[in-house]
Amino acid sequence: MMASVTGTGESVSAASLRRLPSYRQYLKVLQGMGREVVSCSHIGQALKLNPTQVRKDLAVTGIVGRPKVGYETEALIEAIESFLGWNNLNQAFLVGVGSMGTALLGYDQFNHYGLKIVAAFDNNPSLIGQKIHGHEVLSLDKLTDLAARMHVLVGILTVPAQAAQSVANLMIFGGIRAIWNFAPAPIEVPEGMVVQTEDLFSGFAVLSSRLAEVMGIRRKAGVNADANRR
Amino acid sequence: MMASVTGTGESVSAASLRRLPSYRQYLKVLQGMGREVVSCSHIGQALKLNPTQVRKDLAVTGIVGRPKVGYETEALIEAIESFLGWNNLNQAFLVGVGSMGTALLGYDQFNHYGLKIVAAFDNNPSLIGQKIHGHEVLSLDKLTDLAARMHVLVGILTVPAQAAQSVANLMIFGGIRAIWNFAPAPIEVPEGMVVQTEDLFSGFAVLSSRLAEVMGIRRKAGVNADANRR
DNA sequence: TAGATTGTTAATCGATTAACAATC
DNA sequence: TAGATTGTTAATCGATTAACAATC
Repeated sequence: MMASVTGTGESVSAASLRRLPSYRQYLKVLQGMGREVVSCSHIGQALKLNPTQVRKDLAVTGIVGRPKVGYETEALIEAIESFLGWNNLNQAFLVGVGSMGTALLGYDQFNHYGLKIVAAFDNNPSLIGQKIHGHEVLSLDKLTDLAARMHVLVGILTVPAQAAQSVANLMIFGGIRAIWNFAPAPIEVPEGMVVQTEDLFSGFAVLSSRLAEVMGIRRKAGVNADANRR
Repeated sequence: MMASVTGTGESVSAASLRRLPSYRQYLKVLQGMGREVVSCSHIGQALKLNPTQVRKDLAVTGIVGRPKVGYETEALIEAIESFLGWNNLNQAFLVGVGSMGTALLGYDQFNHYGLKIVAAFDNNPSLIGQKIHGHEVLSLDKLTDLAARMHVLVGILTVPAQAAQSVANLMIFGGIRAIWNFAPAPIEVPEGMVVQTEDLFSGFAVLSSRLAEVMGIRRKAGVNADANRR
């Protein structure tokens, strides 16, 4: 089979991409246990996924397995990391040193995910100049210039919703190409840029709804105990 | 049309549930601007979603709109919150006062999401007894008993992967019915319990992959560098 | 070898989007 | 009224799962 480059056209589905980190996580556990090869059915069983789905997901990384045997654990981990670009470090700026920003600054495993937070920014004077988890907090108006000079590609946005777009604009002007957005607001960026918006509460909505279901306390709006025709 | 209670059978898709918080968020903004009614096309435009999809999502809450007019902003917000159970407070325990746990303890808006963290737990002696964002940290071995006595229904799991299952078991024994799991590990729970596992890095994997794409540095494993045009 | 597992194509399933009648 | 918008059914799209030949 010919070498295939994942070019502009054939984009991998977000659903597959989102599962790759959990494969990697589990493979690391297996690796720590000294397991040298692993099959899709084994992975699927541990992660409660269909083995065919696992196989297709892994295939996007370009890994080739051996029939009857499976995949080499080591090679598989490397294929995932290489596919995601996690084996070489991207510099990142973080803006907004609130609770979420502080948590991310304190996370010391980012280097295993190809990410190095090289500076933190805020516009709160009482934070500027302070060191948070070893990162000095800089003034927001240094962001654009510094991003451009350091060729920073990744911006982490942990500001309140109202500030999201204006800070994103600063990042864009500074040449940042990908924004990891934790603000609960959609942001506009030019064509060709990457935005990944995380909403903590989207997952919580699923939990809330399922809990209401199992507790049997779910009623639709406006529905009274008896009949609600109209 | 008959009144319909969303009972055990007809479960709403997770995809729809995950979008409800962003509708709510945007509706709050509109409400703050004094807007009294809103149409699906308006919401869809702001959030970049198909209007029919918005309509279907909102329909799960039981809200009824008026043709040619739309939905009452106020009523729509309430319908979403009521559907998700966010209008009455659930008590929650948080276990694992690391960076993520601390961030969540510091988030003061949970009461708008129907959640009140009433206690924090850790097994680190240097943390026990301390106050973190106003929450005293208790010893882990008090969890099960206290959960049962206080009838706590929600557990927030912010511990390392290795500890996830054993702490989850403590929660289960204490009668907790829903676990919001931030540990990068799948956990096993009995039938009828709710688990919502969040993986911060699943979103980051999407970002990483898209960034590698737009930067043109994506190669599949085993593919050599040469024929990588465009 | 026989059987387990891969890689891949086909079938199924579910979610999204389009179409359209009802309606204020 | 005319036209915009809802509610709902039908069509489309994409992701998941099943089937199966190739293979070590």
